[in-house]
Amino acid sequence: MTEKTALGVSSQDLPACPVETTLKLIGNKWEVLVLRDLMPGTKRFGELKQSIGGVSQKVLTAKLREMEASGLVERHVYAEVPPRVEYSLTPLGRSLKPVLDSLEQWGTAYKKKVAATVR
Amino acid sequence: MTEKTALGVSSQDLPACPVETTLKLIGNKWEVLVLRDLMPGTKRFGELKQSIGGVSQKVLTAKLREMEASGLVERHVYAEVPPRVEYSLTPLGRSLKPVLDSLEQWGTAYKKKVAATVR
DNA sequence: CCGTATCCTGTTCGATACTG
DNA sequence: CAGTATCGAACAGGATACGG
Repeated sequence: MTEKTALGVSSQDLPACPVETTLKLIGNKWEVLVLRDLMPGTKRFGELKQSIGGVSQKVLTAKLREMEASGLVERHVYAEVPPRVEYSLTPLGRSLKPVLDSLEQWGTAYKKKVAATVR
Repeated sequence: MTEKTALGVSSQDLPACPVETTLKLIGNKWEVLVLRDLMPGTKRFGELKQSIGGVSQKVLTAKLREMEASGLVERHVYAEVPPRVEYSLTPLGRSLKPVLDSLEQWGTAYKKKVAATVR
């Protein structure tokens, strides 16, 4: 128990292939977008829902819970009225920045290429 | 219709966010694994099916067709008996190597971390 | 060997309504 | 505001059988 990463995760549960291991944690569209939108910093639930766009409350809640269990996301509840709940990335979550960056870089280059092909 | 990358892809069809654009093309587990296994070079359909593991023929065929339509994969049919069909990455497909690498790197580091936590 | 067609299952997800 | 509960639609994906 060195630090607070993922709770009951054992090596046996993880695929042999590192790529598949990563996909197991962020292989879902919504998870990647949560990561993207929390990378700059803390956000409230409502902000997150809006910035992601097109996600239902139910699904967003479920994904945030999963990512919390994986040790990627931290949830902070403030005992106020009306209630305020803030989400942020853990160090482990922030360590995925290179992955996000590569996705963004490729997407940018691809969009440029498509735009150039059309005209 | 300038060249042979992606056929009817227009800028309007793509999400504003580059990350989402990338996800639109390889946001699926199987697509990423096809990419991983074709990155070293050409493979036959059967080889691919086996090396990916756990994918059904139907789904693999469908994903390969989609990726061909996106301009990521090339399909080469040899008129032999029994038939031989080989798949390989296009330059555009190979350009995704940095993305694959970042996924692999993170997965490797994560597995190491988990292993260290257990003992 | 590679691919298609059909059927059928489980899962994912959105919509809506309701609670602290 | 930030959930939870429930329902039903849509889709992904496996199994099987058949065709070129």
